[in-house]
Amino acid sequence: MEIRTLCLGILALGDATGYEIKKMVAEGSFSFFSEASYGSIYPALTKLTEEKLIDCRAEQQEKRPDKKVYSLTPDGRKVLEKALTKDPGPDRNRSEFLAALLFAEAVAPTRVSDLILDRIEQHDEKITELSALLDYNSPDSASNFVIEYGIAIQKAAKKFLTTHKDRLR
Amino acid sequence: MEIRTLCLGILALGDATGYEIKKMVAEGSFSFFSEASYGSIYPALTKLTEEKLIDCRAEQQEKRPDKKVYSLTPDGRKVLEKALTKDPGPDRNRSEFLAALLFAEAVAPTRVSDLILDRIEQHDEKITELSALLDYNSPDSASNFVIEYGIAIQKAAKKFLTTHKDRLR
DNA sequence: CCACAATATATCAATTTGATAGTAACGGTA
DNA sequence: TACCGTTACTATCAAATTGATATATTGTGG
Repeated sequence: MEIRTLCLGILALGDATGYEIKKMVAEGSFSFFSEASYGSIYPALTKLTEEKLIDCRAEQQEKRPDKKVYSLTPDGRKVLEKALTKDPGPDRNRSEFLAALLFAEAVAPTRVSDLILDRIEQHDEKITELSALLDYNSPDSASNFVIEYGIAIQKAAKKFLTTHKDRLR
Repeated sequence: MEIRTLCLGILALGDATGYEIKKMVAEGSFSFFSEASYGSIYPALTKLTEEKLIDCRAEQQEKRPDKKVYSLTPDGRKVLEKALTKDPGPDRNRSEFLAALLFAEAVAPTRVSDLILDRIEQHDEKITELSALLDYNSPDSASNFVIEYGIAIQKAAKKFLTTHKDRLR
């Protein structure tokens, strides 16, 4: 997904500043399946505003710099709808852990079980973190669906590692 | 994982050309947890060669351009071992599917179940694809471990979607 | 026989990252 | 009270990376 569509989509869920978009992507319910940096978000918002796909209103705040709050325009909504008719591309996963595992077997085999044990712990942390994002007020929302999907994946990964951790000796 | 380390690690598993590295990353057992393009692989190989971390020998071939076969040097091996002592960073996953699901609920709710049904099929394809990569001659290799990990994740994702597909109506 | 895939190297504009900078309030702690 | 780290906000930029494309030859299915 291009940053453009990501911004459009997030704004379809509610108005937001660039900072808030970044936060959702880095810490919120988007964090485990999306990434974007300021260097891509801000230019995207500027360009989308020029194209009238989003609106920008400056909200004054006492003793703080103005907030630039962006919201989707009807045109932007159309463009988003159009983008969503296309098949989503395949997932792109990068795992330093799996690469390290593969390489460690070749050059530092004693490292392998450390790697796996650490990773199992990290899954527990991630599961706790994701569970905290669940919203019990709207149990059947897409947001909860996506978070529970994330939890299911984390649990499956943990289970695989726990079951097979002694295989690589 | 930096491209540099990725190249070093792949060469630790055996000599290879830039083309072969790209192929492993795009189609082989690395395909579901790593990515890299020619534009990053070739410059990385050139730089690593300059730094004497890898060697390059030109293999002549009849009627084809020379193959540049790269191999890890003892120095390169040391650098790789060092890199592997560091904790691997967290996985980075990008899923257009999950983003589309979240956005579709807001702007095109009828699209949601299509998205999920298509995705379930794609998981079946991916499972078949990964299974074909398994090497039955070395059942306990790290390579098979990683592929089976991938299969386990695909199955878990498929199961989640199958179980919960009717929740978002 | 032809179009297309595979083998192989390589480049490049456009995008994206990751780090950093600036500014101000708030919270904890010494 | 002074200091320090964090949160809130916008913004930039060098460096890394992508994705597409070019070039050239052989092998292969229709």
